[in-house]
Amino acid sequence: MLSGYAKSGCIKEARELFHAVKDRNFNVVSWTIMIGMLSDAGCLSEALSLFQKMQYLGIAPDCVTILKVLSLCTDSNASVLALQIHTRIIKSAFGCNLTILNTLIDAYCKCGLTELAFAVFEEIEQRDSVTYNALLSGYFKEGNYLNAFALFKHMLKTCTCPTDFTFSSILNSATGLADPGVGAQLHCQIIKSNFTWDVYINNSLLDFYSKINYVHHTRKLFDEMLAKDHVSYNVMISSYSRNGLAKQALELFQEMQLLSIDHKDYPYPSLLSVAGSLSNRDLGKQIHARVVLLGMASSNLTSNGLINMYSTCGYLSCADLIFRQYTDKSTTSWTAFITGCVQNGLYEEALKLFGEMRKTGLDPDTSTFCIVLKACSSLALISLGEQLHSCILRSGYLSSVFAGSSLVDTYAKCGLLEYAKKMFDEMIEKNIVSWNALICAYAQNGKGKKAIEMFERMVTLGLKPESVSFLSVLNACSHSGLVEEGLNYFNSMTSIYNITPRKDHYACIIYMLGRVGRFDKVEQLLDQIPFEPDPIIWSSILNSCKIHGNYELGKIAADKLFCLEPKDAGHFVIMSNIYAKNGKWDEVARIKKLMRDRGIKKEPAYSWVEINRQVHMFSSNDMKHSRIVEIKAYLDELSVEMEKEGYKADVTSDLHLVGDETKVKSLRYHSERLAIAFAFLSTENGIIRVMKNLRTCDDCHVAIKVMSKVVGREIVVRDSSRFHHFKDGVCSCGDYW
DNA sequence: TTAGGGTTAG
Repeated sequence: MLSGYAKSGCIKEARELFHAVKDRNFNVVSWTIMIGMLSDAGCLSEALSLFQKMQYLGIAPDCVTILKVLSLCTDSNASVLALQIHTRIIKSAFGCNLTILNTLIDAYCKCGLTELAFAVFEEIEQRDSVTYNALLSGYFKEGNYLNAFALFKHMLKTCTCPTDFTFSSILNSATGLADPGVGAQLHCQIIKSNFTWDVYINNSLLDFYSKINYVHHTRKLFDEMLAKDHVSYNVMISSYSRNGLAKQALELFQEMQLLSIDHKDYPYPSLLSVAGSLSNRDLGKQIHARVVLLGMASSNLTSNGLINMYSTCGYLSCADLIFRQYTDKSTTSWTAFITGCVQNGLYEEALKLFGEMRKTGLDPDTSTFCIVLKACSSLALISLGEQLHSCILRSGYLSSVFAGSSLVDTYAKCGLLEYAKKMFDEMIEKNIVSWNALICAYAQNGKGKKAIEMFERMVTLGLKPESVSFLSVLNACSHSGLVEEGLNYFNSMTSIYNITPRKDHYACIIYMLGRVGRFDKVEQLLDQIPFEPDPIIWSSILNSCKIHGNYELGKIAADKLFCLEPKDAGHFVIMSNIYAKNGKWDEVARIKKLMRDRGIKKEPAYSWVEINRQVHMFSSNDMKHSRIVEIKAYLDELSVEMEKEGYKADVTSDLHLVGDETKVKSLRYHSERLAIAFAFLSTENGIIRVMKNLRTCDDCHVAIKVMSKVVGREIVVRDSSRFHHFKDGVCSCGDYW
């Protein structure tokens, strides 16, 4: 009767029958059937306790029972049971049963005990492919890809024939290694072994090409596959999503639906990522509605995808709602929402959330550390960066190429170039992103030649520069006036590396040319750009026109910007500066009126400095700081010394219609000078590091140079575009910025 | 008795 219930899946009736009859009246077959039924129904703990009861009653399990129970050992909680069964196997005749020993290896691997699995492996004299396959899969799951390959070689050496399972497993380890050469060799072996028909193997191969971002190879294989299943489609969609090919991902999803391929919930996180990358909230909402209808909205991955999609589309309140309602938050959920805050510029909020997450007892992973470091570097919080560095070290993530690259970037953005270089040198594994971070660090700190040197070294080492690498090296050339080098790199993007320059590359090269006054070349490039110039490009032109007083071209750029970004005060201010430099005061007044009429207000400038792990924020002509009277008095005193060194306030840079004396005071109390003065008063020695939200003005640049000489301290200022290192009256930018 | 796919981070 019990086997009848088992065949028809009537677990309730089987359970009632089993409890109604006295335990001892059942034989080992009945116990095994009941254990099997419970495990098939997902009642693992009930199945395991039944097995323990069976042992307590002295009923000896047979081969089928052992195999059934071993298959239940799938996590670390069941490892004790696996050990108990192992002991029983050793004492019994099962010690010679290869099927049982193979299953034991598999059970140990699933419990994360690969060392014990290997011990069993070594005890077996006559191993078969399954023995190897089970251990190969274990090594992959624990991320021990090198051990997997050593075992694979051993398998071939001992003439154990690789099967479809073998190739599928070893391909997963190849994906883990992300080594194109290794994958290509395996691909050849698969063709030679006539396994090209196998959908499992092809899906693993597809995943390999997808994860190493060989999109064309992935698509080619996908098209050549004789049989495809839902996994093939999911891998292809995620590949498109990861590589920013939104259109292709959506088309494939439509094809999947037309062909009625069962897609379960797998493609939705990728599709949400696509909607996020397109900033297409309507598409995101459609996907959201779909997952709600399918009852999948509460799944961990889908919820995280939704949080990410809404925050990337700028709807942080929707992301917040989903995040707060979500009860089973994981590290990834927190990371997704923290990422949302950082993407929307809410750095303090992101750091607060990180603190909340720690309080829940969840451990951050490399992704969490990377995004929190980004928040930290955006605020240039040096001491927090150092604390995070030690947290990463303690968590064992310091060897991660992601965490290491983030730390290089953070130290560089906090102005600690030496620390950034040291971090880079100590990284065990370096990839293109690590090199990009280092090149960018030198570029931002005005070390153009060093940035170029690093770029060349990277190329010599065989790394192929990517779009971001060129952006960094072009920035370096631009900040250091290395025009010919910059042009060469720009041209090499298409001629050597087959990389199409993006708008930001054009903006960079245009600024570089404009900065040295090569407006003929700027206008020539403007005609060549294969797209409509965007505000970044026009504002690059406007900035260089300001430096050279080119008001004809400046006016064209400004008119474009007034239409494209009518609310951005920065453009109006720069244009009025250009008019002021050319003595066109009527135009200055016209712009001021335009700003008034349109209700445009200049973004308030503020600077901050960290003293004793506390951040002190200053606005221009600050009135709020508790020591502001003392700070201003100090600057008044200092100005006497500064004037002796030749400093004279440039009153023409202040466009307010007030007297010169008021202008001098207004310049003297600019936010960065208040922050520097506060640092002088609060510390006796050491480098002063000040951050500013906007670009520092010409007069402050002159003043801070003189300050560094008069006070005899080194001052580092990070403004919105780069670093200035002031020492002994000189700035590292060589007044070229 | 052994195998696969999705989100977030630089």
